[in-house]
Amino acid sequence: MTARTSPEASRDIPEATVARLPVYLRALTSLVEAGTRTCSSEELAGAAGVNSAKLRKDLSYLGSYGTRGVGYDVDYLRYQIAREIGVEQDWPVVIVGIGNLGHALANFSGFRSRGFRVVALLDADPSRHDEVVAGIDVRPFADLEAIVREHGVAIGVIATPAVAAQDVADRMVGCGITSILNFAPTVLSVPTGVDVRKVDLSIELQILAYHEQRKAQGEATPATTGPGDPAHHELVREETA
Amino acid sequence: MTARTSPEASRDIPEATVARLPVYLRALTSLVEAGTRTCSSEELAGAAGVNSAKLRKDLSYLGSYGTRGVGYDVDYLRYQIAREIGVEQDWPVVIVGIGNLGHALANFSGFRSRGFRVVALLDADPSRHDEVVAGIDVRPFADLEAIVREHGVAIGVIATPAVAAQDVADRMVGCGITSILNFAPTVLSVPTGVDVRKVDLSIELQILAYHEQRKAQGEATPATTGPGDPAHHELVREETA
DNA sequence: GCCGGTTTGTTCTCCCGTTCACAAACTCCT
DNA sequence: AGGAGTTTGTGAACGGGAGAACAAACCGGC
Repeated sequence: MTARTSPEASRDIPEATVARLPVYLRALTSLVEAGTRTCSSEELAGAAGVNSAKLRKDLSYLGSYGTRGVGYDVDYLRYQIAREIGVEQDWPVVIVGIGNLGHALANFSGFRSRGFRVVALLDADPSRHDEVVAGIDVRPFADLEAIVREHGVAIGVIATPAVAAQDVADRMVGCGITSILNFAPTVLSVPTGVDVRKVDLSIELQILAYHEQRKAQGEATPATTGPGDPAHHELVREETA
Repeated sequence: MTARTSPEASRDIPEATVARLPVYLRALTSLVEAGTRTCSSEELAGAAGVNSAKLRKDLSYLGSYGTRGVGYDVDYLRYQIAREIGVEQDWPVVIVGIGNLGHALANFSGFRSRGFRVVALLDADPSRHDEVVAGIDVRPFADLEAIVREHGVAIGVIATPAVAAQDVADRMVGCGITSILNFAPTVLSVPTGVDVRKVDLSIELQILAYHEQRKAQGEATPATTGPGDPAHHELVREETA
């Protein structure tokens, strides 16, 4: 409607596009590391696993950073996307729940390299407060508010069992955290203005199971299941928003 | 998507609905454990964090399992959804890559209780082949094909570093695996007919960062809601226009 | 048997996202 | 300089999902 000729059209980015920007960013970072200077929308789309038209439309929401007849300057585009997402600055993050998953998250190297810094690991279990995980010592959950205030934390990660997740979320919101990444298999209820994204292993597996069952049912199709069959190299859709 | 002629009464269920069925299933399981016999669409929608109209429409794709004026029989509906998803049967699953994340996944208790059984843990690193994780001993990656054949595995989980993920996926597909859950931060290329779902921590965090940046930018707007504001469910969209 | 209250299943409309197709814009070669 | 060949950015068509609203169906009381 109104985003016709606005130069810094950073007001109207669709949610579906926002979800793909990190994918483009990763692909561009790979290209930068490989020494590539420029790339076409076709190449970048291939690396990101999307349609080139969709890629171009997504990028058009950020502005006109390409050159017709040439393509995109890889490093420049990478910077623009990173700035748009907000990962040029460092985001302090707290992780609550240092079980198996919490360990894995704390040790995940992709944090620091992608604009995030784990400033604290919290757990309600006092027996864990001796531990040092990934160079960070585990502190009592009660320290949450002090840590959030000290570091200006806006993003919290919940890696607790399901029963504790809502409590943790409430406390986080109470401390001023406004974005939560939830790994616990439960539905969180939060006030408006707080963003929650969930990562749920069981749900993903069950979605796969549904399609798998469907494949098994419609087994009338001729055998394409041979071991040596690297036929098509097309990408499989997986977006579910 | 391949429009397959429906072999039975179960027609094609929209993808968005399929993605929500596991959420309903979990909510119903909770209700069953709480001893609830029946529930209305409003109650179930609340527990699942969705709109009741959307819930009813979703369920209508499965059939008419409710009773007007009464609601749904909790246990009956739970069974029907489980059957539709395909988690009444047990799905054998292999996990490749037993690092921090692989450990967490292997120890995840939600597998067995939700229709999945980890039949093997594989890792390319020989130094890990002594380990026993979650009661399952880690075996060489080369054993993949034998294990897939023996157990009839259709679902594979990739928890390796990004550089190894495409290789692992290729081998999985070569062995006959047709559904892959990918935790590695990379885009997988697979033949048509193979489903890939990805779980990507960095992407989720970056999406949160984007919205967080937006909130910080638009700090000029007067506070519309106080801190104590128990309201919405789930993912909360922000002030678009 | 019938009436009022309740809740489901479904229809209709609107909006978002995807994809096609093409003009605009740029480079390179002659 | 000009034309041929590329590639971007975007208008427009299309399909699918979300939400409101309502008719159909069921229960209980009398």
